[in-house]
Amino acid sequence: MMSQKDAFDLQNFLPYLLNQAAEESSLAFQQVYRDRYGMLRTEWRVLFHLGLYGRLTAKEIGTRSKMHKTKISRAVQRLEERRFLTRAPDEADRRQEYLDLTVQGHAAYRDLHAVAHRYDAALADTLTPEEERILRAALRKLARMA
Amino acid sequence: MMSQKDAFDLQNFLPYLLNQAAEESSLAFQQVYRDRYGMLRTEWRVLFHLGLYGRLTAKEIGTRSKMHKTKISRAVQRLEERRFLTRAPDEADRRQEYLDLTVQGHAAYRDLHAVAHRYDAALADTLTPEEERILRAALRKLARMA
DNA sequence: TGTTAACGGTTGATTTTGTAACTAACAACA
DNA sequence: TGTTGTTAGTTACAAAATCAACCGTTAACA
Repeated sequence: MMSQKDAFDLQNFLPYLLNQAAEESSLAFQQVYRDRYGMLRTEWRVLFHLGLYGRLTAKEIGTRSKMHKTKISRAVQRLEERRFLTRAPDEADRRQEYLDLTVQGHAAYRDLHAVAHRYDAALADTLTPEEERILRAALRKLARMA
Repeated sequence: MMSQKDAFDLQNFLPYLLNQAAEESSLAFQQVYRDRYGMLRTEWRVLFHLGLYGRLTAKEIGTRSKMHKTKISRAVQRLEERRFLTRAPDEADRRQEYLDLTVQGHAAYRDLHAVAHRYDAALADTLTPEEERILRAALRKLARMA
C-alpha cells in the first residue's frame, strides 16, 4: 500500500501544473489577438518582437523567441499578407531580409502590448506580491533548464 | 518615450513565461512515454487517470482533465488498439462505457508514474523548498482562474 | 406514450504543427 | 578560382489539434 503522504498524482506533477496554468492564463488573451486581428500565437509573438526591438531578421526572432524557423517563416508570411509587416532585402547578405512593421503593424502592436500589460497585471493581482516575485523567478529557472 | 522601468516585454508576460516553463519541463518526460510506449501526451494523460483512479468513463476523464472529448475519444481508441485498456459497456446507460487498464496498461502506468515522480523531484530540486511550495500554490491558483 | 431536448461518444473536414529535405547565398580555404 | 561546408529561409509531407456535424441513447415532460 502506498502511504497517503507519498501519494503523487497528476495534480502534483509540475509539468502538468505548469501546462494547466499556462493554458488557462493564455486563453483570455488569445481571444483578443484572435478576434481583433485574426492572429495565431506565433504571429502575435513575431509582431511583439518587432514592435519591441524594431527591425529584425527572421533568424534574430528565432534566437530571441526560441521558436522554430518554420513557424517563424509561416508567421511572417501571414503577417506580410495581412500588411502588418514588410520585408526589406539585405544587400550585403542576400540570404536574409529585414522585417519591419507597417503603420498598421505598429498600431496592432501598441494595442496588443497595452492589453497584454493590463492582463499581466490582472493575473498578478490574483497573487500576493511574494507569490508573484517567486513565481516569476521560479518560472525563469525552469525555462532555462534545457 | 517609454520609461525603462515601465518596460514590459515578452519575458515578463506571465502567460509567455508559463508557456516556456511548461514546454521546457515537459520535454524530457515526453521523451520517455514516446520512446518507451509510443504514446502521445493525450494518451499518457488518459492512462495516468485510469491508473490513479481506476475504472472511469471517458466523460469522467474529461471533467477531471479538462481535455476535449474528441481528444479523449481518440486517445482511448489508440490505447485500446495497443492493448493498454479495455472497454466495458454500461448496461444501465448504454451511451457510455467503462474503461479499465489491462495488465499491460497497469505496468506502463506504474513505470511512467515512477519516472514522473522522480522527474518531478528532480525539477523541484532546482528550486528552494520555499520556491517550490509557493510555485505550486501559485500555479494552482492560476489554473483555477477560468 | 410521443415528442423534443440533452447527453456520451465518434467521425470527417479543416487548420496548425512538426520534420525533413530543399534552394539560394555566402564562407573557408586549398 | 573551385570545391566543400554552412547559413537563412522556404516548401512538401506527415502528424496532430480543432471544430462542427453526427449517431444512438436517455431524460423531461406534455
